[in-house]
Amino acid sequence: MEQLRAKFATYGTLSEETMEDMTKLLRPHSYAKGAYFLQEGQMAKNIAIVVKGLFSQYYVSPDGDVVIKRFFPETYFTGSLPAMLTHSPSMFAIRALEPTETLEYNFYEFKSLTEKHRDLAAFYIRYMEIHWIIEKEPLEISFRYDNAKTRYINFLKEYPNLEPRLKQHEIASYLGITPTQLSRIRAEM
Amino acid sequence: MEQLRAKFATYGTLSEETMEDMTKLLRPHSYAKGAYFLQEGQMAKNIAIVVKGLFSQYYVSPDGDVVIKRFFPETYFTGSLPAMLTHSPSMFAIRALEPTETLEYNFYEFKSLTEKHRDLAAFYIRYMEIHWIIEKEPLEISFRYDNAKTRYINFLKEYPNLEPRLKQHEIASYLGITPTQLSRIRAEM
DNA sequence: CATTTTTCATAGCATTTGTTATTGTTTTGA
DNA sequence: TCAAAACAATAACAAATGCTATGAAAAATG
Repeated sequence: MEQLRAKFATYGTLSEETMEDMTKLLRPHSYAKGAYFLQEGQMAKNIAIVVKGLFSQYYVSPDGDVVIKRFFPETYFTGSLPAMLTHSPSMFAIRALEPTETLEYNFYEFKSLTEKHRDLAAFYIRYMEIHWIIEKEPLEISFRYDNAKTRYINFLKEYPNLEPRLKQHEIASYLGITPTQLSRIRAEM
Repeated sequence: MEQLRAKFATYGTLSEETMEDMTKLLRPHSYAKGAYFLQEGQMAKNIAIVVKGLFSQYYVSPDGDVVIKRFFPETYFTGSLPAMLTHSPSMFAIRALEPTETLEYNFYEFKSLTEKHRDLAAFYIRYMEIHWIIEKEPLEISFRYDNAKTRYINFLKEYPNLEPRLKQHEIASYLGITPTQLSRIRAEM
């Protein structure tokens, strides 16, 4: 709970009252390795805060190829914001790569709360600014310009200590290359 | 001005009072072809609404390679949100590809206004949700998974009617390929 | 602990894309 | 209008990456 407060503080200061209302929304959940937090085609409604463990969010192409978009280890927020904002089924699945513990809240209830509490609206704004605007921008260039080796080095920086917890094919899928190519890159480093 | 109201309505309803305060922030500007709206390394402070013309936003690598991140034709908002949010110099330049007319406002003054007007805060939230969360998500997969030809087809859909206004090397730079490769793709289509 | 399954490295070949150069065309600007 | 510059198509070769297969190592499982 102290961890949680610290994490929340990243996005601004919340009043005791707001914090209390927010805390009431939280529900703990557990996921076995391989369990889904969200399946493709499913309507999304929850946001999860990862307390312990690891999720991946990925797309499955019509040919069955898996394309990993992001990893969500401890302290990360996950959920399909695009699906919830458009009220449409999720294009992506979110699944536990390890046994995972979360705290979850209903996104729409959260959004209602932002209308009641201005500090929570500011919190939501700050959350989007940090994770969807500031952090994503470098990737827009990297995928156009950098080769796979450079992107692998970037991955190692972006997710420090995560590499030993992942399979080669998971990292390769995140980088947009084949496991063969990642093996070659590692061999020459 | 009617166009402007219609555009603003995309992001929610603003009260007359808010609209008035907002309109007071707007200043018209003109850019010759090739003129900068924002240079790399410069502190950003304005958002521009493109009334007529076309901007590109791009990164220049240490080797001098130009990587175009986005195009901004009529009715688009442009500006470096990441630079303004982090109060740091812009990594990207924004430059007119055609003679361009804009309406501009100071982002920080706008942000102050969102604290005064709740409907404007909701407007800002909706703007981020649409342009930074919902619209960007498909690209995160496309760059990992699709080949250049598929990305070119996606580009044609994303920016209908823009293709004849752009040079081959500009489109190629947006796609993350060389003009040679784009020429090959076009030849086989 | 033995067996089955998964993972990884590597090889050989195919495909995509990049690099450089050439040529003809189009655009620009004096 | 004319010369210079920019642009586009194309060719030949190089580099990066994908595809398929194979065997060894590691991990999971009974």
